[in-house]
Parts: sequence; structure tokens; C-alpha cells
Amino acid sequence: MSEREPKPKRPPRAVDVAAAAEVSIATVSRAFNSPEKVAPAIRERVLAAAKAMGWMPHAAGSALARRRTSIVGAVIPTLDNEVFAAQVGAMQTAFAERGITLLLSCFNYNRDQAFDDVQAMLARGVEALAIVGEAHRPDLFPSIQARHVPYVVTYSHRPDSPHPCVGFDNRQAFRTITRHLLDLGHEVIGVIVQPTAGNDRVAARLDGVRDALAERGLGIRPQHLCEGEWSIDFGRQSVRAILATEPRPTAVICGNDYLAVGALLEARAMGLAVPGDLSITGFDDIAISRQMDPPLTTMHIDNREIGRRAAGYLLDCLEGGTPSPPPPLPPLEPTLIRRGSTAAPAAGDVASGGIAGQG
Amino acid sequence: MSEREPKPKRPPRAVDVAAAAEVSIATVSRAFNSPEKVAPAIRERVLAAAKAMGWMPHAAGSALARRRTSIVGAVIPTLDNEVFAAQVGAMQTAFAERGITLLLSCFNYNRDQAFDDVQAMLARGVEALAIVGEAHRPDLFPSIQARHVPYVVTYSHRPDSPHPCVGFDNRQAFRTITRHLLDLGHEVIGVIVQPTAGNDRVAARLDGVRDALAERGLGIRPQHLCEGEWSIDFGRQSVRAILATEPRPTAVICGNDYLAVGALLEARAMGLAVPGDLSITGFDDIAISRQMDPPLTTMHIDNREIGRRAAGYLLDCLEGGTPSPPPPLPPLEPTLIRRGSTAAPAAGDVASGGIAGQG
DNA sequence: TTGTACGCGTTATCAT
DNA sequence: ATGATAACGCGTACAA
Repeated sequence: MSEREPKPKRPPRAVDVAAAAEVSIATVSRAFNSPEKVAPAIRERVLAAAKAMGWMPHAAGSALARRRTSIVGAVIPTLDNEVFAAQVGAMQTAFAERGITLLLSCFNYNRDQAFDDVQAMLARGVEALAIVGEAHRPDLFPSIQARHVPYVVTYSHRPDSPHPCVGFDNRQAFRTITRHLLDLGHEVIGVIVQPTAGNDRVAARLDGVRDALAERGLGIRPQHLCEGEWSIDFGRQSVRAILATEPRPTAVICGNDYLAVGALLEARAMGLAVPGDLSITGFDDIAISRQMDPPLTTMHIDNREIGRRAAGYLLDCLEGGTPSPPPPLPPLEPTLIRRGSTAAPAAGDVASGGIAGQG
Repeated sequence: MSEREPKPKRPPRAVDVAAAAEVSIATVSRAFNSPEKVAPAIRERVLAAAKAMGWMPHAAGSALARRRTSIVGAVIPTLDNEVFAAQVGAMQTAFAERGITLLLSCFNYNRDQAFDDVQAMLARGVEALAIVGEAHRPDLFPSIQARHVPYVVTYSHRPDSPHPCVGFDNRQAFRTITRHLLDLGHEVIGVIVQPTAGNDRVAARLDGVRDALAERGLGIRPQHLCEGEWSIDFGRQSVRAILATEPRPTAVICGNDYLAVGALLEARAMGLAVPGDLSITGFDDIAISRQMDPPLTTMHIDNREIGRRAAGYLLDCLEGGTPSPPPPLPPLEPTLIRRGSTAAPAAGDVASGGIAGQG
């Protein structure tokens, strides 16, 4: 056996660097965390030694001593929706700039999963949490508050929410888009939405549609409402179902762009003209929407901005220290993007739909 | 001042639970980590006390004592591409089942970013790493190996790669899809790809196209090759540019489905028939591809399976212990999905393209 | 079965 | 400016 290191298996520790640089372990720590407090010559020596043996402070020990983990968590339904992927991407970027690591949970619209994931995150010592939506298990937010962990609810912004939230008013947004169709002259309108159960955003959207319809004395007929998974395929089958009913809608409002893309594709496949025979609206303004033929009328949501604001708010909480009460967050303003998929209904259709009122 | 707890700010620790349950701190730990080693009655008492004060083992302390962090890292280019989002989602699920937390890095096709992210992950004590692609900074993999951290390269599978990888042979896959077009009778073929710089997968794909063309004595003419960001818009502008050249291609091969979707939409917008006037192929089989009109011929990649396999491999490394050399990983087989966007070229077009050979 | 005591790797306080 | 040393919160030999 030669003299060379028998098993360098174990990663180097601060003491090893200290020995190599012939300084104390405290100096090693300082050289990394407050370089200005150590003499340049020594600092160089330490840094060189560290680089030579590939040492870097181990986060676990560091977190313990510092009492800061520099970890925050993001809790979203799924990465399969471009909307949440964009939010997470923006948050990650914002946090990375401050040396904070983002922990991700995809709960797949399952409340228990979301709860468990949050507990795991708390155990990991997350210093803050961003959570999509507020329709969660009743014990979720209390479990976070009990630990005094700051949090935000994203993608939603009820005026009277008990939680700090960064997002927009889903209900108001759907009032806007519904009025757009009403102003064009539509009176019989179909609606395709995601499951409302356990999804506060979708419920709010549906309420918004009802609000706007009620203003004109109209309502949603049961046969004109389809509720199911947000997928292009569900959009397709739903529009087919809705168009088979009487009175036949001249427009369809979709709960998001995936559904609307499906509705648009299927309507065209059925030989219908869009918007001539049927107007279609979406929500979110995902990448594909403006590429469709005709391009989709939808509400644009700046999801990267939501991510940035959520991160900014949480960073304020962390850096502002405990005393300062978090500043209030203004809602984002979704903007109606009028594109080719909506227009006035054909004359005959309007007449036949004149008695669309339902309640 | 009443007698109630002055400042319960600090989260409870194991000692607090121990005191409440009137046991030692060791028993608290055991009650959570090896329940069978503690008497049922005591166990209940401990668990109850813990639940009452909302205690759970703090990961940092636990990691330090155990010398295991139960964290692994995933390094991908971006979440904006459905392909990587699916991989990450699958990995996260697989790891979560084993109580392992997934740390995510999106390096945005920036090698330095990838390197820095990996260093940060190593500092966090990741026990394993999954990394998309192998075209990284030359010091990336050595820095991982130096720490004896097991890793896999995903989304790629060169037969002679020095790294364990889970993916498919990009070159072979593009040979297949190119031959598909050649067999249909196409001889003048345009190519639209992502940037090859710093992206081994794309370079391999381009090589695959060249391989298949060369088999028939053909090549890619410079004016028929567009390289740029993978986006629907770049697909659109590229197909327009390519179709303005002579000889005019009868088919276009795209480096991924986003580009192909753009090419398809633009070709139709230009009034061309697809596949009548132009055949188009994609790659990945993203969700929108089969929805297009005509649906896109593409190669199907099971990205969730890639994620699962990568996770499975890394779990084997972790649980198998140090001695066992990791088992070899077979490549996945992408499958050609023939849909409506490809067909034989029109007779006239074939004739005019007879001299497509270039070298 | 339960308790004692030490170690995990780093940071921070306090001398020097 | 630098060094010694006590936390930080938990797991686990080892002893009882």
C-alpha cells in the first residue's frame, strides 16, 4: 500500500480547509461569509485551499448555525399547465438572485397531497411559501401560520381574502370577457370550465360569467354548461355536446385556453366558421392561442409577473424582519385580447336566441 | 401580563416534545424513526405530544446527524418546454414516494448557469443528480464525480457516452424520420432546428438527418437550413424563408414539435396544402401536435418514462449502497407517429427536385 | 425498553 | 485581524 490517501470518500469540511490554509476554522468561515473582515493575504490562502480541495460550506450545518435555511417553497397544481410553469420559472429566477433555493410541489389538484407537501416543506425549514389558490384543506393555512412562516396565495385575488395574495380577480375577469360577448350581441352562450370542486378560481370564474349574464337578464342553461378536466380533448367534446343542444349557442366561453383551443379546433373540424357560426373565448393567453386560426380572443395574464411579485413580496417579508407588517398587494389587471375568434353572431342566430333568459 | 406563553415564536424542538411527553429526547427520535423500538404506550404519548405542539424533525439537524439529506437535484434547460416539465413531474412523483425531495434548476441553455446551479445543489448536499444533456462546461461532471455523487444524463443516449444516461439515440431517431420522408419520395428537404451551439442533442439530430440523406446521395443545402430558437414563431418565419428558395423543398424536417407547429401553421396561412404541397415532421409529440390540422407526423418520446427511469436509476444508486456498480441503462425507443402532415410529394415537385444532391 | 452523551458541519460570540 | 468555543437540532452508539 502506498502512502496516498486511503479513502478520500468523505467530502472535505471546514476544518480540513483550515488546516491546509494554516488558519482557524473561524477564519475559514469568515473568508467566505464576511471577506472584508479577514486580511487579504489570509483570505487568498483560504480561498485557494478551499478551491484546491473543492470545499464549500455544507448547507445543513450552515442552516443550523445560522438559523436560516435560505429555502422557500412553491406549491402549484401541476407543471403540465404552462401558466404555472411560467410562474415557477419567474419565481425561481427572482429567488436565485438572492441566493435562495426554491422547493417545488405539484399537488395535482389533490388537497391532501398539497397538505402533505407543505408539511414536508415546513420540515425542510422553508422560510416562506407561495401557494396557488386558497381552496385548500382547512388545516393548511393554520399549519403555516402556526410556524410564523410568511406566505402568499397566487393566481387569485379575492378582494376580501384573509390571505395575502398576488393575482387578479377571477370573477371580475370573467365578467369582462362575458360582457365582451354580450356587447357583440350574443345571447345564447355556452360555458366550458374546469372542475369547480376544490378550485376556488374556477368557481369565481363561473360566478363572473353569471354576474354579467344576469345584468342582461340572462343565465346559463344547464345543457350549455360543461365541466371537466382542462384539456384540449375535453374542450373538443364539450363544444360538440353544447352545439347539439337547443337553443344552439352562438358563443362559447371557456375556463382556460386549453379548453378554448379544443373548442376552436373541433368547431372548425365540424365545418363551422369561427367566429361566423360560433364565437369562442379563452383565458390565460397561453403561447399557442395567438397562433390559432383564427387567433383566440382571450384574457392575457402575465404569469411571469405574478411569479416575480410573489417572490418580491416574500423577499420583503424575509428581509424586512419580523416587525414590519407586509405591505398590501394590489391586484393585477388581466387585459382582454380581442382576436379573431369572436365577432357578432349571424343575424338569424340572434333572433332565434332572443329568449335565452333563464332566471 | 397574563401567564400565557410570552413568545412562542421559536418552533418547538425535540427536547420540548420530550419534556411534554416526559421521556428522553432519544425516545422522541425513536418514536418517529423506528417506532417498533419504543413501547406502544410511550409511543402514543410522544406522538400525541408532538402533534399537540406541531413538532416535526427539522431536516437540517436530521441531515447532519444522519449524514443523509434525502435531496436530489434535477437540472433542465427550462420549464417552458413541455418535454422537460413532464420529465420533472415524473421524477418528482417517483422521488416523493421514497420521501426524497427534488431540487430543480432551470439553466436556460446557459452553461455557466447550469454549473453554478449544480454547485449550489452540491452545497445543499444533493445525494444524486439528473442532468439534461451532456454538452456542459467541461468542469461540470468532474465536480460531481469528485464528490462521488451519482448522476444520470437524461434526454440523450449516445452509445459511447462516458456518462450513465437515460434517453434515446437522437441521431438514430432523426435518421428514422428522415428516411420516412425519403421513402415517401421527397428529395429536396428543408431543415429547421434549434441552436446547435452548446446543445449536443440538436447536433446529433442534424447528424441523423445528414446520415439518412447521404444514404441516398443527398445533402442539406445551406439555403434549406434554418437554425434558431425553438419557438412557434421561429418555425413560421423559417418555413417562409425556406419556401422562398430554389429548388423549393417538398418537405421540412423540424428539430422539435414547437418548430413544426409553427411551420405547419405558416404553410397553411400561405395557402399551401399540407401535406399536398409540403410535408412537415416534428419531434417529441407534444400535446398540441396530434390536435393540429392536419395532425403532425412526429416521433413520440415518452418523457414521463424518462423521468421515471432516471429516478429509478438514481434510487438504485442510493439504496444499493456504494459497492454495487450501477446497472447499464438501455436506450428508449422513440416511435414514429405517422399522421396527416406527411405524404408523397406532388409529381411535378419530385421532378424538379431530382438534383438535390449536394455532396 | 429507555436514557446519556457525543458527533454531524457551520456560524457567531467573545476574548485576545 | 484572528482564535477558541459554545450553540444549532437531531440521530445513535452505548450503557443501564
